[in-house]
Amino acid sequence: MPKGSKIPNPTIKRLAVYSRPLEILLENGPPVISSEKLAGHCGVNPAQVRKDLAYFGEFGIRGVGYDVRSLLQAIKQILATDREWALCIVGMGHLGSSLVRSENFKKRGYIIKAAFDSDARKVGKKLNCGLTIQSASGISKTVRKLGIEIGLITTPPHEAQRVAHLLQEGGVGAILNFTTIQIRTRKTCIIENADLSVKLENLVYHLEQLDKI
Amino acid sequence: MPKGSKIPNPTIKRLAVYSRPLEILLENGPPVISSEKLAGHCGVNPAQVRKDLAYFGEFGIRGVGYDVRSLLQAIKQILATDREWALCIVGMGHLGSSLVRSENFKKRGYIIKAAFDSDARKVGKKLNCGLTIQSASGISKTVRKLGIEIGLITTPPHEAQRVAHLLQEGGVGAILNFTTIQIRTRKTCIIENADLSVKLENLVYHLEQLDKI
DNA sequence: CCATGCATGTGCATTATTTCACAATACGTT
DNA sequence: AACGTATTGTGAAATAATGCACATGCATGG
Repeated sequence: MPKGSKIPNPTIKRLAVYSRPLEILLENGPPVISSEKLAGHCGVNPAQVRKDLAYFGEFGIRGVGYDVRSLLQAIKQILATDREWALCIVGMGHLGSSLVRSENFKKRGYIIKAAFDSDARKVGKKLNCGLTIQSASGISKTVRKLGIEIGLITTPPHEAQRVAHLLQEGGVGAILNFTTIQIRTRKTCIIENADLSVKLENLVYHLEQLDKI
Repeated sequence: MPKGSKIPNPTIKRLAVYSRPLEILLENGPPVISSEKLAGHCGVNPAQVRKDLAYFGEFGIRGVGYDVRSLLQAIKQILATDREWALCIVGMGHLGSSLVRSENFKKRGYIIKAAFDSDARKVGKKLNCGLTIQSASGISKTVRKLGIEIGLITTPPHEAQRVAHLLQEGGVGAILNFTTIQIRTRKTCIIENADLSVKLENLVYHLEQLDKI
């Protein structure tokens, strides 16, 4: 009901998580699911599921549950994953190259329209997906021409800030940063970090704690 | 000071983030840094930096700041990144293969000791790093034999739960899950999710919100 | 057509996290 | 040695997020 109120960020992330089992249920499972079952699939509290959804409207039927198909559709519309998005990747190292080839991205409507690298030896190389690696110096112009909305940065850390600047010059509205440094952006550009080492370090800390007991 | 009290999880993640600029400063920069400067590098509030560190002791000098070298050392000790950790990766698709080759992991002491895949055509293939891809059916035994502590899962989603089970059978204490499904683990096994699509969906939602205004 | 059962939607209490604001204290300077 | 400046460490306030518990309301069966 509180349609105008501010939505917590954790809620948005969970919506994406909820959509995963829904996609699977749409194929195999029953057409209706309760908040309790859905919560079970996602490892959260059932009340949390209901509250998260309630931010955006009433999607369930009391005494019954949620219709899988329409709930999934609603979530996709909320998250704006019901349309395609134009991406580019900067930094064609191991990680960048693997992301370019990701079928997963394509399947979800994330279309990688360009791949960049600052290494002259890589520029011009043709990738299996049909793209040709372009020079990082042309980022701004190409991003603008192709209407790229999101940039992924998989360069070495010391190049990340400069690359982010070029992406913003080209007009991207969001950056997914895989490097270990924190990038500063303008207010017009959203940033999300995906530093895998941070996740590992979190695990390692907790492992060590357990060992100490 | 509250050395016994429970540490917030966000604090642990931020400690890892703090360590990044400290590593760089250790090479180039001044030997001392204030909470305000460090916070600036990491995009957080200075009081947050001080409070995070205060959970573990007193590392600064009033009126001066923190000694870069000793603070970094302290954080590494807290996070237990001052020693090596044995990893394995299950799922030698594009992403898994790129992670195996990651110099970044090795540099930070995460040693990949084994690589698995369930595809018979990939089993036996030799990787540049020296490892040979092993059959997923041998996960438990190999994990136990090599003393592997953390497992990375980069399989297709439908294999993830089964693989997680095998890893736990082998005695891993933590799993980093790159797939889109939520894995259930025993209490003796910590799990961390790294579903990249969730991050993209978060960005995409916020982009859409901005456009609507 | 009413009663019963079940699962949603939601106000409120609880818990967690962040930020403020200031006393405590180290250092350089006179 | 005393003063002023800078920056920490931390209690307390503010903000954010989660979880409980129950009234609400739909559907099914008698």
